[in-house]
Amino acid sequence: MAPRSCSVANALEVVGERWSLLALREVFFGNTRFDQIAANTGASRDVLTVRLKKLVAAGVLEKHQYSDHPPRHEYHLTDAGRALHNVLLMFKEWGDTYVTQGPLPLVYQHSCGAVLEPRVVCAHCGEEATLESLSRAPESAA
Amino acid sequence: MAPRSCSVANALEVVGERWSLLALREVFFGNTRFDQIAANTGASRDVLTVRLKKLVAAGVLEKHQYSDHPPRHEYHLTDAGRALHNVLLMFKEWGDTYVTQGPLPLVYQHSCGAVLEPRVVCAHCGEEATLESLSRAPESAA
DNA sequence: CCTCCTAAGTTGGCTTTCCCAACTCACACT
DNA sequence: AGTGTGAGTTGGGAAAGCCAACTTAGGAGG
Repeated sequence: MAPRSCSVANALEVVGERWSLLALREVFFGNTRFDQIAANTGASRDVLTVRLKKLVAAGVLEKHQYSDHPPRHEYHLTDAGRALHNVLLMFKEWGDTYVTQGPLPLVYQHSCGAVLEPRVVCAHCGEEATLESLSRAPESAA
Repeated sequence: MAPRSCSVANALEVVGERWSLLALREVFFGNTRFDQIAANTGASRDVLTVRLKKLVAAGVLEKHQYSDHPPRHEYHLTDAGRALHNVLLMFKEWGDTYVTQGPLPLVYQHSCGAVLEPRVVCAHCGEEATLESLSRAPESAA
């Protein structure tokens, strides 16, 4: 039997390898240079090279030259890359709740002033999108 | 330099390996048996064995015996496992938008009747938690 | 009783990835 | 001339992954 066709699997094909998401986390933090990403993630430089190439090829990052002499580069987020922030946010929330021991390494403040407690809601009604509140829509493919 | 301490990294330690999230996806779909998970994810059986053991050890899944004679098992979600649904949801959303070609393999309907368009919001004010609306809170550790 | 079947892994052998440290290259700085 | 920095490359060994076949423990059919 062929494995299930699924957007989660498709997404993981692109950003599901080890270090990819952590590299993106660094870019979100503004650490856009190779050495910064390597140091802050702990990825080995050769693997990081491959991951960054793949992320650029996938349209998640763009490689920017910010100096001609000497040639120096920065990695910037595309729209697709920026859209991954929600994924990171959910990982962070889950890690905060179920994995991280002791004080949280990072706490976000929302522009409303409160400490961020993220919730996933339905854009249409604003109610939370819980596991129980979801069903397969009729237009789903077989 | 030591890599950054981060709940995203911690979360990925637990569920970031290949096949882990896809195995969980299957359990969310109600495919709780080894062979179903293997067939629907495409993971090789030996790797899947290791992943499931790790997920059980991490408290994300529980192994249930549903028949004594012959011994048969099912994997069930714990609270921590159920909490990962948001992560899957965000991956699905991102994959739907930026990776999957053609018709979406799965569309969710929210209990309000609308097709689900998930949004991440601040639980306090209900406004969207965009990248720009977030800042590092003062209580964040160094 | 003998054979086939299912569930849930195990095992062996091979291939691919990963990790680490050291090295390169191009340029600037002093 | 020598040192430093950014951005990778390279080589070699260790670990993980993949596949197909095998096992174990017990039904079900004839």
